[in-house]
Amino acid sequence: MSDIKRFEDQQAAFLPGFICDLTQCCVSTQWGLILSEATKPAQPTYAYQQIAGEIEAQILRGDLKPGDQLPGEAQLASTFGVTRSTLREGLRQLESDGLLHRPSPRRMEVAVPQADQLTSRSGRAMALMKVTFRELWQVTMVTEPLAARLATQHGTEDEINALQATHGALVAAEGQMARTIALDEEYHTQIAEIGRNRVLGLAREPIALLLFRGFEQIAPFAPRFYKRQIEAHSNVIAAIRDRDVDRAEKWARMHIEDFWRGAQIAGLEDKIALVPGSLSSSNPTGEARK
Amino acid sequence: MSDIKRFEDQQAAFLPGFICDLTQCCVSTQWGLILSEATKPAQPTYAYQQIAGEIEAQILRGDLKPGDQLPGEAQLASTFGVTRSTLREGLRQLESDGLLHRPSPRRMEVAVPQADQLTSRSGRAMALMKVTFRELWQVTMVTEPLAARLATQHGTEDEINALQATHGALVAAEGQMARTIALDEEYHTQIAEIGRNRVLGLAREPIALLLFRGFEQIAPFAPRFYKRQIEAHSNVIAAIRDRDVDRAEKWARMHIEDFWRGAQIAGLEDKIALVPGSLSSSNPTGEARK
DNA sequence: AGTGTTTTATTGTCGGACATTAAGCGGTTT
DNA sequence: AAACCGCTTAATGTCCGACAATAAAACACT
Repeated sequence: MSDIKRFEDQQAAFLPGFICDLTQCCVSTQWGLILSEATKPAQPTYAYQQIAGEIEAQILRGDLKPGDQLPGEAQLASTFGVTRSTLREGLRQLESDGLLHRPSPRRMEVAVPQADQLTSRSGRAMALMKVTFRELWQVTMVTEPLAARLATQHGTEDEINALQATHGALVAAEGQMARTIALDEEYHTQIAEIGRNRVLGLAREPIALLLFRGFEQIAPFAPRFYKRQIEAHSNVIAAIRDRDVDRAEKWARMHIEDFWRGAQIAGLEDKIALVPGSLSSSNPTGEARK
Repeated sequence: MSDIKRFEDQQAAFLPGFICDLTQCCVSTQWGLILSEATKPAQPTYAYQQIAGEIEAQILRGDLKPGDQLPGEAQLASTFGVTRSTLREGLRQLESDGLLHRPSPRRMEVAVPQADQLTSRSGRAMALMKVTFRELWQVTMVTEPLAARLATQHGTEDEINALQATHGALVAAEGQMARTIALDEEYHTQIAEIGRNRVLGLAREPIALLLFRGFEQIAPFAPRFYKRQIEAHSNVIAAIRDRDVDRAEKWARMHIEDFWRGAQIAGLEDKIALVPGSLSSSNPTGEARK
């Protein structure tokens, strides 16, 4: 009796028209889940992928806005016409895509992808690609000066003071390798954030993270290295304060150039940058990042 | 009778020591699945997350190398001491992380994260962040000249010819908007690849993709625009051929600068760059990307 | 050997089950 | 009345067992 129906469902689950069929069941849900007909998959598409794709489309399209809470798994499952197990696989995918956030197990909401996430993902990818310090440095040579330039244009008094504070902490952390690296990263990230260019922020973060981790391997070889870095930092901050765009950019460039000299002394040039122990621990000040 | 055992298992699944407990069962598998004790999660960690984390760690650590095939789900599940359903959720997560690739449903193998993947992810993130053309342009102003510079240093005869071919196709595609954009992207990507800097390639791709999509909105406003772009392309190629590093960089910069002028005329400056219809269709030549 | 056919093992999906626990609810306390 | 607390409820994480579809392997056949 119910065997026939179930068989048809099985069939539907393997047919391309699956989504369309489901449309019938979905138009009347509480958040107006309209399944998009735009998606035209070439490969065999499994139910869990379709579900993930569908929800993703709705988020991208704006039907579901960041912060919106999703209904329970049971309801979602019945809405899409699949079992909880299947739906769950789709959710896990979206979860690791960073499109869904999960403040508590009982609450699953739409989230804007955070920079951190992309950062760690890119960082991991670069580590797996075994990129060299040279590659990292070449790119950093253009990103950091740009960041400094933008920061000079947009920095508010408060922001510059905060930057100065970080720099102060860095100076105070002399000798503590881990803390030094964390604060150095923080300093550069802060400058990028002051520049108010999210694209630059997104692009440079994973790169800088990997590159500056090399500090650890450079320090033993170059005694003066640390001092010169500090000096350059100061000069960049001063230039930002003076609103001297070119000077800020110039010092930033010199700063990175100098880093490269250190790397050369340490023989890192074509060495592979290692993925740091925990990529996510880039929160030295302990402040909660909104 | 078996109730007691099951209860203990349940407990274990919720306890932090889960991984360690499992270690006992795993040391003797065929690929030497040693569960790492390094992972120290603070939040409540669910089994499927631990599994995903564990496999990820093994890949990152190099225990599992790209191309390695994973055992079947059943075996994996029993290895980790969870059900297939649970294991599957973990796999889905890794799958969308791009760490696992799936050439056929019967074959799940370790994969190096492909640039495309990261690209589309970053592109999506930027779209959700509603980044403006200005932000994209500011970064592109430094990435493309760098790409041109590196390409000049590393380009082989063949590569330059291939680049020239793409350019030729672009010229021939006059009037066909979609194809023009695709080939323009291809041209820029090719230059970046010639430069042999994977970091730059990773960083610039999603940005360039979004920025150059603006061409569509600019074209109607600036009749000469298309021609000037073509000219700049030619000049960059010529400079690369002549191994004139500075000239290549200069023309690349002028090219992007000019693009901005077009964007200004079209009034795009602080408009939000839209996520293109399908981010993954950046394969104009139809060649399979290894 | 090359090719077509049958087995087999694995996958995608299903439905139901249960312990655990976050969240909502009503009652109590100050 | 507002704040606090235990209880109920509902939803989650996990498990089990099952079945159709199918890719890969084993086999048979010419």
